[in-house]
Amino acid sequence: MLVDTGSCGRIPHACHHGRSENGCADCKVRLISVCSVLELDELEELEALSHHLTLDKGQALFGQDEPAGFVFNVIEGALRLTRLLPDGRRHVMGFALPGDFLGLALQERHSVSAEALGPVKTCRFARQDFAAVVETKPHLLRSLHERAGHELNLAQEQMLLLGRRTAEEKVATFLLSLRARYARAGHSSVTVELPMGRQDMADHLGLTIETVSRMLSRLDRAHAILLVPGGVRLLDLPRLEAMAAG
Amino acid sequence: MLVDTGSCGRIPHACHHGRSENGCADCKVRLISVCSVLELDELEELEALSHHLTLDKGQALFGQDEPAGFVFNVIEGALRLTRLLPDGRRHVMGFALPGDFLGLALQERHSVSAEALGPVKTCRFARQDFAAVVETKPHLLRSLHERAGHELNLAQEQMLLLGRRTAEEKVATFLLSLRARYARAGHSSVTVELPMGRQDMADHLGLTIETVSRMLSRLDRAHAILLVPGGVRLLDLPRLEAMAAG
DNA sequence: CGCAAGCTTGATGCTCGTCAAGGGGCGTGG
DNA sequence: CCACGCCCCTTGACGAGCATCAAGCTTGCG
Repeated sequence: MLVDTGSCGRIPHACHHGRSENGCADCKVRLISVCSVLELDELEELEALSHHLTLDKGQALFGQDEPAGFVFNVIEGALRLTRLLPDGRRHVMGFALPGDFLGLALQERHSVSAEALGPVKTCRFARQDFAAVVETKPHLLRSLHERAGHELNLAQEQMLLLGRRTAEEKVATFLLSLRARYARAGHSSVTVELPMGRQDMADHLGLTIETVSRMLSRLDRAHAILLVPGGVRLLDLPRLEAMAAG
Repeated sequence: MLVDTGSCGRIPHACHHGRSENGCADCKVRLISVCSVLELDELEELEALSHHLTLDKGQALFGQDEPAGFVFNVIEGALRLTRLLPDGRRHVMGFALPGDFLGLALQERHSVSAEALGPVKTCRFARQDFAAVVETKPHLLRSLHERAGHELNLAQEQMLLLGRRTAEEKVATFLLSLRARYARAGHSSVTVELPMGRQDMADHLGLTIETVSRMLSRLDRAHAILLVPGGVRLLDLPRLEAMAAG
């Protein structure tokens, strides 16, 4: 299931345990990840513990309730974070994008499962190792805690969304929030890539695939968006924002 | 809005800044609050920064988006944590009970507003003071972080609930989870007090007040629960659990 | 005793879920 | 290169579940 593409020895003296040839210093997501609070020497310390790990579309990074042996920084690609109900109903808690940290809470078990929506690159740490480093670096813990606070905010917004909004509002809000996330990562555009399928959106928004499809079609017919292969172009941001505001 | 009942000087040499006469050492919620990880000397340090604060039913402890001047331990009573949509729709994110900490993320602004559902006693700290103490006590930060992880889990369960469950499942799950929270605080009983009104439950579960009322009536008629003034008696736990499992 | 607030119950309708069928793109194999 | 099949998406018809609208009821309190 897990594919460790670590290639120790491929570039002899720059490589430790399979991590990137150039190291954390020029990691694509360094400035938007938890690592952004670290000094260069701290970065090296962490680098020594890191492995790169890549996944293909559909592969699982970890499963719900599984012991959390590792924690991850997402470098490239997108993952789906899901929870299952005993009867098989599925809910998509969210999507992880580059710069996101999986295992933020450093808990013993993963509360969700994580599956790659396409090719994914991650930076992996043994949880115990990472936790040990955190113990010695309160500012790193502080950074994790701030991110956890941010996650809690997002979770609350999502609850509001799920509990109190109509199908159309849900879809409009989702598109805008995806756009905002890409923007924060430096990818600012009215064309929003949708790495997930309709079923994933539906399971994220508490709708059915048919309803998501219908709402997207409706927004398209109303020229608020334009459906394009693999994504969506947001044509009428004010209107979408008005819908999302509720 | 805020009522500081601090009574400095009432019991001259045991009282600092209006906190409880007997101090943290015999605080009712010490063992279930974040304070449980503190040593006695640390407790005293924190105690010097604390004020007691009581609220009457309906009073607000703080408002959504308000600068978070203070953080709080709930000692007695229950509060409703709400978020508003621009159009006035309301969602109840949750309920705070004794032992809960409000302002866990130590963020600059409160993400929810908190209102007393009945008489409430809290232990209040200036956020800056509290944050300064946290800086010097990594294990306290660690404890806050663990609680944040727990909150995140609860938030995820709530999302699952809101997105994927029927009205009946929502109500059954809510009753059981309240019971579990009281049990953790030492109040184990099949009779569950409901300090919140029907409207609050509805806004928490993404339903209307009428639907909540109907579902409670239905469960009552089915002898799964017994509606009593101010609460509910859970008569048929297995059946409720079967419903909640979904 | 009477009023107000919160709760319950009933009748009706809308939104969204369910069921069903049909397209379109892409990879595989002839 | 085209044909076939598969998967994902879209569209339509219908129905269920819950919201909405509208009364009554209970409880507590002046």
